[in-house]
Amino acid sequence: MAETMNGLKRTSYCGRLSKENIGKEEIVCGWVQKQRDKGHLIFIDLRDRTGVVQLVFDDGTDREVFEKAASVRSEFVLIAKGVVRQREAVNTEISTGEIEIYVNQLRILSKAQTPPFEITDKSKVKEELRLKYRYLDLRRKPLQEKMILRHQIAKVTRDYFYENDFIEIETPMLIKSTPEGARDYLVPSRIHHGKFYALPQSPQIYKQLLMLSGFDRYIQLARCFRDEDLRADRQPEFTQVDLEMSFVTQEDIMDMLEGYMRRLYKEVKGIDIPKMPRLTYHDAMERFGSDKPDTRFGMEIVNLTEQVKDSTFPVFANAIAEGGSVRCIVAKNAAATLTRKAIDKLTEQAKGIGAKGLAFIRWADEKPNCSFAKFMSEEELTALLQTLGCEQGDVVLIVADKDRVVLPVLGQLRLTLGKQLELIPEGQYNFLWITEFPFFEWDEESQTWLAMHHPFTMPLEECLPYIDSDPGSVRAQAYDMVVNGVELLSGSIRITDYELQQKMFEALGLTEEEIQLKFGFLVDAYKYGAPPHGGAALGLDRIVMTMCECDNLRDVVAFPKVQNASELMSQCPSIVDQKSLDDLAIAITEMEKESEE
RNA sequence: GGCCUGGUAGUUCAGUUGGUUAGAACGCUAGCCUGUCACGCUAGAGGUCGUGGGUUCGAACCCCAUCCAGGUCGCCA
Repeated sequence: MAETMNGLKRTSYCGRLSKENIGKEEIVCGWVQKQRDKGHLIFIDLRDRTGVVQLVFDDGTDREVFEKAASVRSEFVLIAKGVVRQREAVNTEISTGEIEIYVNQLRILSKAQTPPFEITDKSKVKEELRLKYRYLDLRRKPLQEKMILRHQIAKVTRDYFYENDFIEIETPMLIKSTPEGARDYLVPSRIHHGKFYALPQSPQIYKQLLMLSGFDRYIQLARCFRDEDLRADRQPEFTQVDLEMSFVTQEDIMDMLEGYMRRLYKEVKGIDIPKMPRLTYHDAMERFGSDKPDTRFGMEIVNLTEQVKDSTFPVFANAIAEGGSVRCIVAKNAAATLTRKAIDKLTEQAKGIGAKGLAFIRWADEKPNCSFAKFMSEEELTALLQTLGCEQGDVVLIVADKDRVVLPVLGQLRLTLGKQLELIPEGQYNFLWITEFPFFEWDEESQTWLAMHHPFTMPLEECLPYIDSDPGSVRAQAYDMVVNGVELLSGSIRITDYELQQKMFEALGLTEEEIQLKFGFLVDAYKYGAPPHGGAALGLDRIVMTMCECDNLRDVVAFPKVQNASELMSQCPSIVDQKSLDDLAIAITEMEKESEE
């Protein structure tokens, strides 16, 4: 039978005791990190979320208390009363290393089974097991630190936006399903059989309506849901710092957001972020092959099209003839790492992303080894290498195809090489803005133009005349903030003009009926007086992730889902009973086929 | 849905060419130990080799299927 804490009240967290408390009587509670029984001397490390403090028991200790201390095992929950005193042997590893508590009262509030894995800071355990016992994993310091960091970020976020006159408003979780974009999570209705709510992918429409209502500045830490396949940086439910502002231009919003990020890094990490440079989408793609470039290292993409325009190498000639380009990246002094075998692997990767192949020049020995040497004279090769500023030891990787293949492929290879060649400095945060995103994106599958951001995004004024004649050239008042190759936020100015909105819908091939069906209430709302407005959404999880320099979203979410979107601890999703299904008028028509063979 | 990686004691891993009773470290249990803090010493318990088939005299190891987990492509306006 466990003891109660009646009559004892905690006076301090374990980790907050220090030399200041010497001589005072204190009461602490927590979990047993470790018990060390020396026979006539027992030490117990007691842990709570603030840290660890050492409890001591010896021959001078009350017999009953001493025996209780001897019976204690890891992860027991204790409350202990005693006098804080200077240690005989100081431990410099922990914050309370100079003191200890000489215990005179001890209660075992809860015993504990031996946990399935050791609860220590550096225990190496398979993630699968950690997730099954997430509540135990969350006792470990690394995870607690991440959760606390997440809390601090949320607090600074609210502080900053509240101070700037933003109002926090909750938008609904049960909303109308729209077939655009990502798949919705559907929620069946008991009252309306056969009808469904959707969980929000973002509060986009509601926050725009709040601007029409005159709230002027809105903020919400909004839970969002997307029923798509998971990735290391993608969970089916996540948190967005969602905001919207009225009577502002793109510059005003970007200033506000940049100020936010600067405040966040200053307050949480003590880091000063310099003014964020800007790059247009076009330039980002040309230079880095990505709309979220990692600018912590160089190795920018070089356009060789002009240089090789007369080449007899069919790969180059064909690409150029079809309106494509020939581009490369140069890996300086990398020939030792990039063996033929390593280059073959890169070629496989390039093919996996859509390239037909990878041409290369590997200058390891005296003479460069060129994969297309027979189509090129020695003089031409020398000239090419000279243009690129190559020296012995360098490797040039070349892709020829349409731009929409060449650029992303080289962008990917650049990232792979950056990691492989260890070019990425640690502890550095390279922020930048990407602007002037294309409004339209050509979709090969449906052979139509789709909205790259969303259909309410305002085009740049100078692009308005080309909406019908040259949709591909239309750029939007949209902006992304990127840090170290991660997209942190995405935002835009919204269309507030009814006529223009109709025109954009038409350009996207939506019929009048479709517009009414999908966005009817929104379109109507804009007829009643809409202030110019825009906003952004920031992935809170990703902010936390980049701040603690971990590469996995699961580590910064308290109870994450695994790759198949289930949760290993609670085993959801799960089958529900027939009664629940009947209430909802839902019949399961297709079950997983039983394995009969 | 495709491709790749992994699954052996509670945990992290090793396991040779298919060949005796599948090992180590940590953890756990018991005993001893008055300054430990990765405590120490002694002894002990602990295995569906993910699961199901197959090949073989013999399978942790080879083959097939399948489950679970991870990464990635598709997907994510």
